[in-house]
Amino acid sequence: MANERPFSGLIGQLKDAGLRPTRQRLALAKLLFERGHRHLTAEQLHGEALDADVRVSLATVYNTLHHFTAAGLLREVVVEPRRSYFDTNIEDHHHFYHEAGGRLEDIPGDDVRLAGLSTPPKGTRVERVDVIIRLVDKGK
Amino acid sequence: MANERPFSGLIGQLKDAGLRPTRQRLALAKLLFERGHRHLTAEQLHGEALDADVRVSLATVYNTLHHFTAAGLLREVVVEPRRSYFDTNIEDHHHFYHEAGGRLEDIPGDDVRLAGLSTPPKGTRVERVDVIIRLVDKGK
DNA sequence: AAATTTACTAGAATTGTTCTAAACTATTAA
DNA sequence: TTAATAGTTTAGAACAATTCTAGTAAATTT
Repeated sequence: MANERPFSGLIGQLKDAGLRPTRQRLALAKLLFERGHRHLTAEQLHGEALDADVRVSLATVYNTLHHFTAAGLLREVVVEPRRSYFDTNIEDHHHFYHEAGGRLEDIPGDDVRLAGLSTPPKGTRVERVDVIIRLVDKGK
Repeated sequence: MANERPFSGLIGQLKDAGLRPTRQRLALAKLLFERGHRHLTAEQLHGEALDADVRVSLATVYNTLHHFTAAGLLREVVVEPRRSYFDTNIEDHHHFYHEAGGRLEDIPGDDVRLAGLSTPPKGTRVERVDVIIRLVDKGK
């Protein structure tokens, strides 16, 4: 299939990021990056790995998600105090959060624009701006 | 002191919110609402209560924070996966988050403005919009 | 292939938060 | 005012998500 990234492509991506391309990392990368943009928790990814007969421990899933995030391959999104979501879309964009169901959804790049970004406090610089639009089901 | 809210004022606020004005709630309300706008975690508030010789359990602090939030007296802000902050400023505003130090800071009301708020997905309505500007210390 | 470095694993530990059931306090009814 | 009731507080147990540990295994370098 032409739209399937060659295996070596993932290996290259990992190496570029300074990460050893181990069996587990490759398998997780496949799940993460070859299915379009996704928002996953560690538990969800672990579940998918097991379903796909990839034997990997939960600890490794956490390690891998953090390594990928540090390497800029993922972005961590915080919407709930308990759980962390990892977003495979690392372009500049914001999120809808469906409170009923705890689901995250990307908002296409330019649909939200910020105006009047006040200058950051002295001695600091803006590292990132997160916009989360919290949604509830419409009554009646 | 003229700028000190009379004790009965707090009682009234709690009653209006449908909350019994118990000793613990009054003490916590005093800590929360009579010191300007604050961003506190449950643990921090519990610590302040103990420091002020208010005997109150951590469970009650959590209960109270949630009741106050449900009653619209507080607003919960999520910036980190583990911890929850409660903001005594319930007006429309957004936040700076100092990643070094885990400190939240209000951005005055109009300093951030959103443009092109894309229409919410079918069947949902916007419950709230959170903007968090993440700051890091400026290098050199 | 041996040595070295880095990664993986199961399970224990930790952390922030929620739950539980019993004791207590505020409110309401009598 | 007292008794009944409804709601609140508490200590400690339970929980869920995450991180740590230290032993084993795999990848890389020599």
